[in-house]
Parts: sequence; structure tokens; C-alpha cells
Amino acid sequence: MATIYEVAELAGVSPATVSRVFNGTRVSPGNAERVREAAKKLNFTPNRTARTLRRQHSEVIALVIPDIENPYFTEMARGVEDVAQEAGFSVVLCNTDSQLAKEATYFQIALSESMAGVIVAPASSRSDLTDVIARGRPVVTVDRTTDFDVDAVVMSNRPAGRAATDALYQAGYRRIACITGPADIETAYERAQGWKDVVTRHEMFDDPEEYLRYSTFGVDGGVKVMTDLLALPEPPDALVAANNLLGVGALQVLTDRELTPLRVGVAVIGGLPFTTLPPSAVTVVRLPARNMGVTAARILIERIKGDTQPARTIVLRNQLVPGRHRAAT
Amino acid sequence: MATIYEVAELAGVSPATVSRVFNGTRVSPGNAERVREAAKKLNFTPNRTARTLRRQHSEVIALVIPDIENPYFTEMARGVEDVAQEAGFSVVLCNTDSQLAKEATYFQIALSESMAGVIVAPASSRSDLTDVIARGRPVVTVDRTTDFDVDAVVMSNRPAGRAATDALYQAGYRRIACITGPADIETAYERAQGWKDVVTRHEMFDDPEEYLRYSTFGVDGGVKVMTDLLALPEPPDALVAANNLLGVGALQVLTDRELTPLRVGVAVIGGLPFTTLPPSAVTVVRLPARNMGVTAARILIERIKGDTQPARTIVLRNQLVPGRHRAAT
DNA sequence: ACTGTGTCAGAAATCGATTTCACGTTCAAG
DNA sequence: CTTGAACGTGAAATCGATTTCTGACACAGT
Repeated sequence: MATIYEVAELAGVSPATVSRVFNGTRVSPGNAERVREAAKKLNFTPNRTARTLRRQHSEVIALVIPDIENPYFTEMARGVEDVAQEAGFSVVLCNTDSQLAKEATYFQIALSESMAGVIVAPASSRSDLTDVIARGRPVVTVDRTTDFDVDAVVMSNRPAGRAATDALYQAGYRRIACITGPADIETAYERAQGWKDVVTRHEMFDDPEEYLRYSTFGVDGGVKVMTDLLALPEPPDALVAANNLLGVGALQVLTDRELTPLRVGVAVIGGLPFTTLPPSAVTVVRLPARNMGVTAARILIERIKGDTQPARTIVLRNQLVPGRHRAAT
Repeated sequence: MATIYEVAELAGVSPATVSRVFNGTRVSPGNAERVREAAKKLNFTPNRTARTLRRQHSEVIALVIPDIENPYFTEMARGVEDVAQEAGFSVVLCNTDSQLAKEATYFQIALSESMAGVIVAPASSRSDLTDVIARGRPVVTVDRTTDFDVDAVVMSNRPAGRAATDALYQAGYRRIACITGPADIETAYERAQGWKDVVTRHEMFDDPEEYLRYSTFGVDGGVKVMTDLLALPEPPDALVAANNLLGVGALQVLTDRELTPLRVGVAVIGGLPFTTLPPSAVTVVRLPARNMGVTAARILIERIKGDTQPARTIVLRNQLVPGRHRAAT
């Protein structure tokens, strides 16, 4: 790849002028034209590494997520990407596997590569943004908040939990269980709280805790916990799954035992990815994942451009898509 | 972030020595110790941008894929990531949306960021690797081959098409249609050829072409084409879907009309992501996506380290998981 | 004691851009 | 005709590491 010096030589100007042509500063039309010609002839593209070193920040945004195989996060990634692309940034996807150590490593990489900013769905409430913030890099968290003073874009988790549970109650179910993720993950906890709000309001159980199960946010978790629930002396007649993968896992078990969608009502928070079920079979509280990415990216880019207003937390509205189930009673 | 100069100052040595400590060259134990101490005290991490500029290559691998929302590719990405991480590389995921222009842009970025190498699932047969190869960057293509002289890791596509079709034939189906992707995508074409091998061997149709449909490799495509097929005067009694998303789309239509899995047999090449169907409902030709990523990453890293043997194309074996369907006859 | 062989470490060049500074022109206002 | 503001340009410093070159020093062999 040609360097700025070779272009300068061919165009008969100084490297500084070449740089100015590519950065919008005023250059006489004649020179500008000659530089552009020379650049084209040499197939010149500015070396981003050198530019980054000098400028102290690149045109790359780090997007750090816990699980690249979860369609919820990839949908969000698409939102981030579209906005970033539009603004001239590229996006680097980093997968943490929900491990704090991996997450920390990616933060270090983002810093030492002088990336322009970071969007992160924190692996846990103990995620450490200290260094990134100290270095003055803009950060936006998505899906979950932290104790740090940064912008955040999150879902309305507790209302989502309530909406899902309410819908099942309206459909006539009276023993509604809940499967959620690890208790130290905000979304898991809040959605479960929403469920609890409704079941206690209706005094559904003597001991609600028995019908609330914490697990991992994965298909395996859904399978295991659904199996447990069905083994209870009084199994539930309906279920709220706190995320998409738990929903898939639970439905796999129910389908396997031919209990769904008729016998056991299911509501999923976040939608069923690539489902082949008819939309009427399951109640879905749709979470606007793409929009979350779009919003986060817009905020981040504003910050990169110098916006210094106080950090905000934006809560996105969810949307109820009720199934057409009806309890057997 | 502290620089190498500050560390040098604090440790009472030259920057060169600090660099040597972090790069394995021999340094007297005393100095090494003092440098390490100073580095820790200043919370020093080497600036990768500067290192990359000097070394002319970074420790980042670009992984360029057509669709980040397709679980087939994210599964592969996990394979790449695990191997890369192990070897000290980080992975940058780039989404091309199957657009040659976006793909070309990402190649340019990879070059101008001096990335160590590129793994790409080419957007089409017209993908242009010229620049990347000219710059001497190692490239491995996955899923699809190209006319360029680079390593490739692909699935056994035509055999997969045959296996899927054969399984349906064995189950008693006699009018087996095929939905595949765009004709200029190798995997789409080859899998369809596999289907054609079998249906012509059994002289299944007067005009096989009528039961072979090209579409996009997405859920939408599957829905549309399946609908068309069912509207034929003589609709098929079974279907081969050439990839996971087409399979999902087709099954959505079939489920909606209550035609599956009993009335119309379905075989999917690549597996149904997050399915809630019982495994017996559908025949699956499992493609080892993760293994493809692992293999590609291993080869790429060997190349980065200097391996210069002639380019190879590695074909991965697939695995048939037959459903327990049986034609009505 | 002298030479030769290593080992260790610092000075300085280097990677390829951006940006500051200073200088020369041009042109309009007074 | 002078003053000065605005503009265009090149030289050189800069970003933060790596690496080459060179010199200092120690030690072993003769």
C-alpha cells in the first residue's frame, strides 16, 4: 500500500498537503486535484494505524456482549452497526461468554487500540469500567446498568415481567411459574420481580419462591428448570420465561411431552428466535433489541463527538403480543 | 495509560530495555524486575497502535461474514474465536450483509489497520481478494471457495444435498422439492446439485427444475418459496431446505397450514436453530460449523506464523440425523 | 597481559500519518 | 501606499512502540 509520502512525491507537494486533502482542510483546487489523481494512481488508502497513533483515537467502536450466539444480542448488534456505519465508524464485536476476565481483557484491548468508544452489555453487576472511564473513553451500557456514571439503554424489565404474567392470568391460568437467569444479572432479577408483583397481587401461591427458578440464560437452563417444575407435586399450569433462550428450552420440554401450547401456557420475554410455532401459541413480550442498539450507538457517537451532558438512562418500551391460549381450568 | 518512556524513567533504564522486557529478549534479571515493578505501579499496557505501526501487523484477525444473525455463522465464529484467543489473537467480527461493497470496505479496513489475517465467508463468487493477497496478508475462506489461490475450509455440500434427499426417499416420499439460495452462491448451487443427483436417479419428475427453487438464504425466502410450491398443481410431498433459515421459513408455512411434520416430510441441511420441534420431526444433515471455524483459524494462524505450503482446500464431513417421518402414500 | 567472544543496554532511526508553526502571497480596507 | 487579515504551503515535531547499531564491560583462553 502506498504511503502519503509517495503520493506527495508524485503530486509534487508536501505530505502535509496530501493529508489536508484527505481531511477536509482547505487546499488550492489545483493541488487538490493533483493529489487525488496521484492517490488514485497509487491506489492509496491512509494507514489507519498511523492516523490512530497520532490522533489518539480510531474510528472503531467496541461492542462487548456476553453471548454472540444469542439472537437478542446479534439483533442489537445490527442496530449498532447500521448507525455506526452511517457515521463512518466500524464495529468490532467482542464476545465475553459472560466471563468477567474476558470482558476485562476486551476493555484493555479497546484501550490499547485507542478505540473511539465502547458499548457493553455488562457480564455481571461486577463488571469494571474503571479503566475505560479513567482513560476518558465514552461508554454506553446496554441491556443492563452499572454503578458507574455512564449512559445506559435498557429495557423496561419489571413491566415486561408484569405484562407477561398478566397476560397469562387474563387467559385464565392460575398457577404461573417463572424461569429467570442468574440472580446477579439485573434483567433476570427485575423480570422476576415483575412476575412476583402479579402473583402476589393475586395471592396465587402460598410460597411463590417455589415457583420462581433461577438458572443460566441459556437453552440448557430452560430445559433443566422446566423439567424440575413439571416434577413438582403441583406443577404449574403456565410459565413466564425471562428471556428467549429459556423460552426455547422450556418449550422443548413441553413439546416433547406434548403439553404445549394447549395444556401449559407460555409467555416469553424477548421473543422466540427462528420459531416454527404459530404466533398464537405463545405470548411474547417483544423487546426492541435492534432499537436498543440504535439508541446506544447514537448516544455513543454523540459522546465521541464531544457531547458532555450528564449521563442518562434510557428505558425502552416493550410490546405485548398475546397468544391465543386459554387455560383448561 | 502510561507509556514505555514513563516506565523507563521510573525503572531507571532506557525505553528499549522496557520494550525488551515485554518482548522476551534477554535482559538482566535485576533490570527486568525493576521494569516489571514500575510497569505494575503505573498500570502500564503497551500501546497496540504504536506496536502495530512499527511491526506492520497487529494481533487482530478479521472475520468477515455475510450475516451475523445467522446462527450458522455465529457458531462458526465461536470456533474461530476460541482458537484465536488461545493463540493470543483477538477476533473482529465484520458483517457484510452479503453485499460486495461492504465486504470490500472491510477488506480495506483490515489492510489499513494492518490486521494479521482474514477469515472470510465470501459474499459471492465475485468477492475480490486481490488487494488482501497482494499485501501479503494470509487469507482463509470458509464455507465457500473462490478462484483465488488461498486456503479454504468448506462443507461437503453436494453429498449433503444427496444425503438429505436420500433420507426422504428412504422414508417413502416420492415428490421431493428443493429450496436453495442464490444460484451464484456455491453452497446453494452444490446442495441443489446433490438433490438433483437423487431425483434424477429415481426419475422422480418429468421436469425437476419446477421443483427446484432458488431464493435468498433467509427465513423470508423460505416462506415465500414454500408458499409457491404448495400452490403447484401437484405439490411436493417432501422438501429439502438447503440451509437452516430456509428450513425455518418452510416449516413456518407448513406449521401454519398444519401440514407438518406428518403430511410433508422435511429435511434441512445445517440444522434448525433454537427449534422447539421434537428431533424426530425433521431430518437434519448436520454441518460442523464450529469445526469449520476452528479449522480455518488454525490454518490462518499457521500462515501468520510463516507457513508457506501450497494452499489447501479442506472438506468437512457432514452427519445425517434422520427424522422418524414416514410418507403417507 | 592481550585478544576474542558474549552479553547487556542505550541512542537513535523507524513505522505513516496529523498538526503546529512560521512564512510568503494575495487582496481588501483605510 | 500601507496595514493586516486570510489563505495556502512546507518543514518539522509528534504519537508510542520496536529494532538496529554501537559501545561498554566481563570473562575465558592463550
